[in-house]
This record gives sequence, structure tokens and C-alpha cells, in this order.
Amino acid sequence: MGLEVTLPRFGPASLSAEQQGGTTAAEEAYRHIQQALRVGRYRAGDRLISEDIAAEIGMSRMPVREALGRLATEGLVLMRPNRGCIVAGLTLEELHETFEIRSVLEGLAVRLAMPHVDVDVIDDLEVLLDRMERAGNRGGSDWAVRHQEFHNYICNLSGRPKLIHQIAALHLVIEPYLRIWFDYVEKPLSAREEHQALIDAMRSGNTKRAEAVMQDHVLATAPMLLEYASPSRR
Amino acid sequence: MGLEVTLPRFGPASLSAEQQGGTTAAEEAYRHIQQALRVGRYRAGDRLISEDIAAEIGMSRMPVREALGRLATEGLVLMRPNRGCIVAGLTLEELHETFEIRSVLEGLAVRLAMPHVDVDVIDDLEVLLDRMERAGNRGGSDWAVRHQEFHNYICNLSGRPKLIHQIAALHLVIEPYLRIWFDYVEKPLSAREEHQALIDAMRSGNTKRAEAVMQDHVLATAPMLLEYASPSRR
DNA sequence: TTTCGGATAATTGTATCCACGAATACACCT
DNA sequence: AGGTGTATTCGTGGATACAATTATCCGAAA
Repeated sequence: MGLEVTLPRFGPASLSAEQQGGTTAAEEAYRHIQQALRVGRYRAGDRLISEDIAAEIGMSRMPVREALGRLATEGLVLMRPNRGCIVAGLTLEELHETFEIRSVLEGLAVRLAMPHVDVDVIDDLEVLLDRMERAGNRGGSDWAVRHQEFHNYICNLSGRPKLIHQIAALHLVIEPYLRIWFDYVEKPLSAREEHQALIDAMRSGNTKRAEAVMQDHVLATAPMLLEYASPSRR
Repeated sequence: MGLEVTLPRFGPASLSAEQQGGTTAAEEAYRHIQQALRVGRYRAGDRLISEDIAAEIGMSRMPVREALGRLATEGLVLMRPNRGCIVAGLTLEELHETFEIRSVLEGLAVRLAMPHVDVDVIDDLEVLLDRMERAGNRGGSDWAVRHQEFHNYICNLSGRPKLIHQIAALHLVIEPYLRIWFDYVEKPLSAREEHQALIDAMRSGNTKRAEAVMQDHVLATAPMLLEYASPSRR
């Protein structure tokens, strides 16, 4: 199975467009904080003290500052001048908006992916869907990771680096919410069904329909999340 | 005319999500460099020496570093570890991709804007189109600004901050190319026609058609630009 | 003449230091 | 007792200093 190689890990590295090799300290700090954010170690509204984080990783405040700056432009944290840095929770409106944007971007991604879809691709997707299904029994964290992998696989087929990057950034923002949502409701069967419908649409070769199905799928997820996201609203 | 107030200037400030009041040095540096990038003072591939820029604005290297970091995550410059920072020109593929993304995002923007479209809005758009037309006689720079204003006005109607922000970021990247394109060809009449068609579609109240027209308009611009962008390709 | 190697200069990355702003706690005054 | 003013503490923002890495230049050898 060449599946592994065609599945670039959706991880901290995906959003570091620049610098990859001789890891700089700022990059290390960036990954560290992002990882902490992804797994929900910090909650929305928490203060991120640069000095504390610096001490924790074993470096000075400066690279941490730089990392926080990047996270701020990506919308994961909020920096107010002289007032420090806090974890940026999303309001219900913002969460909804994020899904709207995701719907058209991922819609575009499938559309561009369609020419590259063949039986092998469909097989891979079925495998990924199974993995997602099985991971679902082990809690929201594992499921969220597999879910990203599924969507990421399709995005990668588009062969559009910037598009992939932007979608990854959006996934990063909503991942914590996906996690808690999946932990609340036990394995929503709608997830399995919708993703299966997506695969079917892609197999049919109907590009317009595949795009529409993807858009609907993403938009349909929003209201479900919104319901459970309310308590954690800041 | 409430036109002015409903037309938030598309300018350097639009992309500074955080910190607005007591201008921090980093913010100042960010605006300075971005402005220089917009007007084409630096060409693609040029090195941006942090120390030089710092001296120019009258501050230390550090805020400049921070500003460059933000510009890097926005895709306007490219930072390689220990190798400095260069202006990020777009390859033909990247330019095309940027327009693809713009097409769906701005398509979404009109779709969401449609409920807020009334006769006043249409009037405003006609005014903006006229301004764009007249600015066209004064060269590509003025025209590009007016063109952004036109598109920005529609985006703002959507009432989606993140969407507006993302589209603005894309505009920023392609602005230099729009400029040189408009300077080469003298006033492409297709521009006037297409924007007029867009207004007509919006006036008709047909949301799906308005979205489609916007998508086509954006995508149609790409090939024209691509032709003239080739020489400046890095 | 070309190419390889090393010394030197230029520039980046990180740490430490200082100053200003904000938050908090305490005391004082009404 | 409640509110207000002030002092102290905490943390950020910026600058300078230092280390490390890369680019440039020049000379020697093939």
C-alpha cells in the first residue's frame, strides 16, 4: 500500500510554510504551542505568558514571541498591545463563518481533485473512512485526527499548495471543537453516511455533484457543532 | 451620500487583525513594508535586510523581524532560516491558484451579500464602477485601488469579518500584478463590461447567478494577467 | 582562465537588559 | 463600609549585545 506515502501527515508541520530543515528555535516554539492548542491543553481565554512558555521549552522569550505572532495572524491566539496573549476561542458566529469558508474551499478542492480520481483513490478513501470509523470507538481525539486525514487526502489530490495550506489552517482552528463535539455525542452516524456519500459522488465522476456534496457536508456539520460549542463559548 | 462611511478604506490597516490603537513599533513596521510592497517599491526576489529597514523607519531590528514574520505567514515574503527574507513573487501556477481561491471566496461573499442588496447598494456600486472607469485613465495604480474598493464594497456587504480578511489578503498579493497588467494593456474594456454584468446580476436578485457571475469574472481575469505576468516571473 | 579553498564581512538568530504600561493590592479618605 | 488614590508587582515591548550561520572576496593551484 502506497497509501502511507500519499498521506502526508496532517500535523504541526503543515502550516509552517517557511523554514523546515535546521529547526530554528522559533519554529520549535511554534510547533510546541500549536500542539498544545490542538490537544486542548490551553482553553479559550487562557493567558499565554511568553516567559513561562519560554522556560518550559528551554529558550528565551524572543522566539516564543515570534511564534505567538504567527499564531496570532493565523487566528489561533489573540494579542492585544501591552496586554498579553490569550487563546482565541471562537464565537458562534465566527465558528459558523469558518465553516462557510471551509465549505467553498473544500468544495473547490474536490472539484480540482476530480480529474485525479481513479479506482485506487477511491480504495484509499474507503480505507481512510474505515480507519475513521474504528478510531471513532476510541474517543474524539483519535477520530478528529482520522477525520482530518480523510479530508486532507482529498485536498492533496487537488495539487494546489496554497489551497491545501489555507484549508489546513481552518482545520486547525476547528479541531478542538470537533473533539469535544465527538466526545459529547457518541459516534454520530451522520458522519459515516455523509463521508460515504462523498466517496460515492467522487466515484460517479460527476464533478459538479461532488463539489456540491462536499459543500453540503461541511455546512451540515456546523449546526451540530454549534449546539455543543455553546457552553465553551467565551 | 452615505457612500463614504460604508466604504471602509482598503488599506494597510485592513490586515492588522490585532492591535490598532497605541501603535506598536511592530505594527508600524508592518504597515511600512506592506505599503512598500503594494506600490511595487520592492520587486519579486529582492532581499529584505531587516537592519536596513529598521534604520529606515528608525527602530531596532526586532519589530521589523516580527513584521516580516507576519508578512511571511500571509505569503507576501519568503523567509528561509538563516538565509534572510525575500519578496515572494508568484509563479504562474501560484498566480492561477490564487485566482481560483479568490473566485470561490468572492463568490461566497456575493452570495452572502445578496440579502443586503437594495437600490442604494446598486447605486453605490454604479458610483464605484464610474470611479474605477475614470481612474483607469490615470494609470494602473489608481485603477487598481478603485478596483479593490469595488470588490471590497461587495465583500463588506457579506458581514463576515474573516472572509473579508482572507479576501483582502489575496488582493494584496495580486495587486502588484494587476497594476503592471493594467499599465501594459490600455484600459481593457472587458473589465467595465464584466463588472457591469456583476452589478446587473446583483440587481436581478438571483443569488445563484450572482455567485456564478462573480466566480466567472474572477477566473476570467486570471488568463489575461498570466499573459503579461510572464516576464516578471521569478 | 577556471576552480577550489579559506579568510573576512555581512546578516541572521537568540539572549539579556531596560523601560513603559497594566494589573493588583493596600492604605487612606470620605 | 465603600470608593478612590497610590505603590508594588508582573509582564510586555523594544534595544542592545552576543553567537552562529551564510555570503563574498581574493588568492593559489590546476
